[in-house]
Amino acid sequence: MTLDDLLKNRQPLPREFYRRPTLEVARELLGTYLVRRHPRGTAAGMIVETEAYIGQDDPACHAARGYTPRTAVMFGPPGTAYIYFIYGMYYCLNAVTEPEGFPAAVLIRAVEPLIGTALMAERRGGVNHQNLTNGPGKLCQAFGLNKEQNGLDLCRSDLMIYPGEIIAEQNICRGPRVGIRNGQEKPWRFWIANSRFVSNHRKLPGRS
DNA sequence: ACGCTGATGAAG
DNA sequence: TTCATCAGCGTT
Repeated sequence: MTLDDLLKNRQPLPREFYRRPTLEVARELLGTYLVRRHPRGTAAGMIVETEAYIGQDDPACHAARGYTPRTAVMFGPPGTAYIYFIYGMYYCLNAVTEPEGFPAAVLIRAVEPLIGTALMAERRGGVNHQNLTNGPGKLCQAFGLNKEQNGLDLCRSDLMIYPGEIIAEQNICRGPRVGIRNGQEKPWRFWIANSRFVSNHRKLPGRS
């Protein structure tokens, strides 16, 4: 399987795709292809898990407390990559959504590795195929993403998302977001049923 | 269950 | 300037 076979001459998802309600974008990103072109090789995978973070009324959204240097890109144009550093060690990749000025994004939580898996494994320290990209920190490591890619245009850059598989509604699961303290009641996490590459998640510390 | 790790932003 | 917090991961 080559990248050309995968993409079938399709164009990247256009900016209008992202300039919509975030829950719709999070749902419809399932099955699409994340592609990173890099001198060392191309990496690509199918998105199998996402989460929505929506505006200043969402307590789990980084932009809940307004415009700061970190959250600036969330206020910018839709279709922009928002990549942030977390827990002192990892990066997470988001796609900015909604019209410019409204801070929201979709967190890409997991992909199914398809192209460039040897390079992914090298970047990940030789872990099993199963564990290459089944988590937001893991997939950034596998794709070689860090703060230098923050702000890239997902519609026209070396990091883009392409139309892919159409996932039937019956094969989409929905539930609470992972790893947050506030906003747990909102079922804003989406994933593909039966995918072996959805992230492992655990309960929050400090509760029984 | 716990330690690693450092940016972030709020408080003072 | 200090401090608690954190959209995660690997090991125990």
